[in-house]
Amino acid sequence: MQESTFLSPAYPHVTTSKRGDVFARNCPTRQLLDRVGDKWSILLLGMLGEGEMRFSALKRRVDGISQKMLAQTLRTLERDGLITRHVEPTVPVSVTYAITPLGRELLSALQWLIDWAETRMGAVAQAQVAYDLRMAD
Amino acid sequence: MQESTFLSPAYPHVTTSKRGDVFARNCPTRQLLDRVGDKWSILLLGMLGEGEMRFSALKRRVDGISQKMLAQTLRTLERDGLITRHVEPTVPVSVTYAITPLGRELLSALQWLIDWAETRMGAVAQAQVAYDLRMAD
DNA sequence: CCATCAGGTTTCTAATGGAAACCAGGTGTG
DNA sequence: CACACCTGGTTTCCATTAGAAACCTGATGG
Repeated sequence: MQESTFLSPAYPHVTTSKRGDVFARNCPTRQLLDRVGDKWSILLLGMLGEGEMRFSALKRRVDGISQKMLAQTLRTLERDGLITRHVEPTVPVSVTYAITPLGRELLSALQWLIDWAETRMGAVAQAQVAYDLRMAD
Repeated sequence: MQESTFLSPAYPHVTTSKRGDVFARNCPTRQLLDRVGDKWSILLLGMLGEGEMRFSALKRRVDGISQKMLAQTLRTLERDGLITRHVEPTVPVSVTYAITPLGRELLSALQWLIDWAETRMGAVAQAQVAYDLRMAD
């Protein structure tokens, strides 16, 4: 578990776009986080990890997502090769989304995060209570 | 790697706040993502994983973060028990942040994500190029 | 002729993020 | 004495983004 590579300067072909600080801004971790570092991407990937699903099913099951963000996030995930989009020309049209092998790899990395959440979010909640008490002195 | 628990209804003590859909909105994964599902939290945790660091050092090394987001994100991480904040009454005052054992646990779960990013972001970039070509037909 | 379906897109508004200015309060400098 | 400078923030203002709700498309059934 090599911590030193956390912000490593790989992928030099990516243009720097801002004053010559190539190092941190373009490391792969930053690229990943800029792309799927939002909750909807992660939740959708998790949902599709359980099996392929249609647009409306995702909308129902991912509680609180707006239709706009659902469409937008799915498009990004598809562009990144993490999911596929299949249009069946029924009437009305039915569109099915499924996770790709690449997406499943990412999901299995995410699984450690999910497992941590399930076992340790209780401790986080406790820490919050303690903090709020300390601050309310 | 139990995928079925991805959105499990644990922590029923959390109030539902919206129309009775307790299931998805309050599962621990959602709670985690609502809290540290942004790139700055993850990047700061990664930085502090390399050793304790002062405010200004973090500002320099986490490229692109604004002073506001740095202060804000650090406060949230501290509240959640993932980092500590130590004020040394020198002059000018010096404030040091360090990761906690709980934070380090989370970071080691995140390490899988980081490793995935470093080995597979190339594939993601390729997928993007392919997608953009398909769409520009 | 109208409503209905899925799967979106558009529009408008509320919340969020970033840039830059400001602040506190103790120190050194002319 | 007046002033500038240090760290570690907070405040202000503006641009971007997310969310809610309305609209769109095109075939189909009543």
